Amino acid sequence: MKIGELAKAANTPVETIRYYERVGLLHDAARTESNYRIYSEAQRDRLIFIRHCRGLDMTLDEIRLLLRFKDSPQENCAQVNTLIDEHIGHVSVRIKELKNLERQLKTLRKTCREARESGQCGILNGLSACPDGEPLTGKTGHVHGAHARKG
Amino acid sequence: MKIGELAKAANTPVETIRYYERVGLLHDAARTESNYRIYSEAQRDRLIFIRHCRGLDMTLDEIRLLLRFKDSPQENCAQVNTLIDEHIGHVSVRIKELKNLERQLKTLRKTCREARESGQCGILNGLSACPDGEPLTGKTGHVHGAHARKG
DNA sequence: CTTGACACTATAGCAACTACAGGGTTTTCA
DNA sequence: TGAAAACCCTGTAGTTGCTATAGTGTCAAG
Repeated sequence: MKIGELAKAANTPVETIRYYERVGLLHDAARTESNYRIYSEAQRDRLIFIRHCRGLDMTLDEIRLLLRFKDSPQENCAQVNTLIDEHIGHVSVRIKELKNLERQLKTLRKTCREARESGQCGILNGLSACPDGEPLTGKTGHVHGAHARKG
Repeated sequence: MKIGELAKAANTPVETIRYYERVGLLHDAARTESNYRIYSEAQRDRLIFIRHCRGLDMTLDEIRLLLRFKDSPQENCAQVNTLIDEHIGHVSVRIKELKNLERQLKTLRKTCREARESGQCGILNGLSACPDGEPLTGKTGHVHGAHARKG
């Protein structure tokens, strides 16, 4: 199949597929005479695997490691289990951080219940002073802040 | 004060301060004869404000808006309240997404309790098949995925 | 007076894409 | 048949919020 068909089959933008090839997640595709990429079903499955992992917010490096195990099915998968455990840990920590954040934001919001002059706004003043909670540390490894991916 | 002192006072790397100036969050600083940046206490407070907002995971664009209100204290702060409300919304949605993610990962993890051959690994096989949950949508606006900021 | 800590600019890099510009090819359908 | 639409190609630059380097200049201490 051509790249556009693959894009539909794996629900992935064409540019992203080419990007994955460029960074070595997908092997270089075969080409037609006119230089179009041609994919097999195995390659489609590989892309779907990658997209599932991305859906679980793994980094491309983590996925690279998983793919190595997928490519050598006789090897021991202990490292896979470890990777998933660590990833769960990162996500859990991030949830705690965001809950803390949410609490701080709600506290802040209460300081200005209705619109008034900015100079009297409890929110702006609260942000100038020291907030009550701990700041985010970002020590968790690779779990993003509060803002969603573009995807 | 010089940039190094400011960096300590606001607990912010020097490079980040220069970066904030470059992107217009901080006004261009005054300079000594030898071209060193010199900061007032008002500028230090502005930086601290920015860092508090970043600690609450706001984007630089959001902070820019807040700073505009801080700079014109006679204006009505309704938009500030809206911004915070929306931000709280983004964080809440992100928490839900990450909880869903955590659940999916834990389910996945259970499929391979102990190390064995990768070919038989339930995790790798689970990732090849369709996961039970919904994929992440990333529609929430600007709340990041599961990976932490470098901060 | 030299060593070290600090300051400056400019540029490149990170993740994981996304979005062009500026071409070529293939399909469709009138 | 022929033209337009839809697809494909490469290469490069942009996104966010920094971080890190290279190469240079300035200043304070001993």
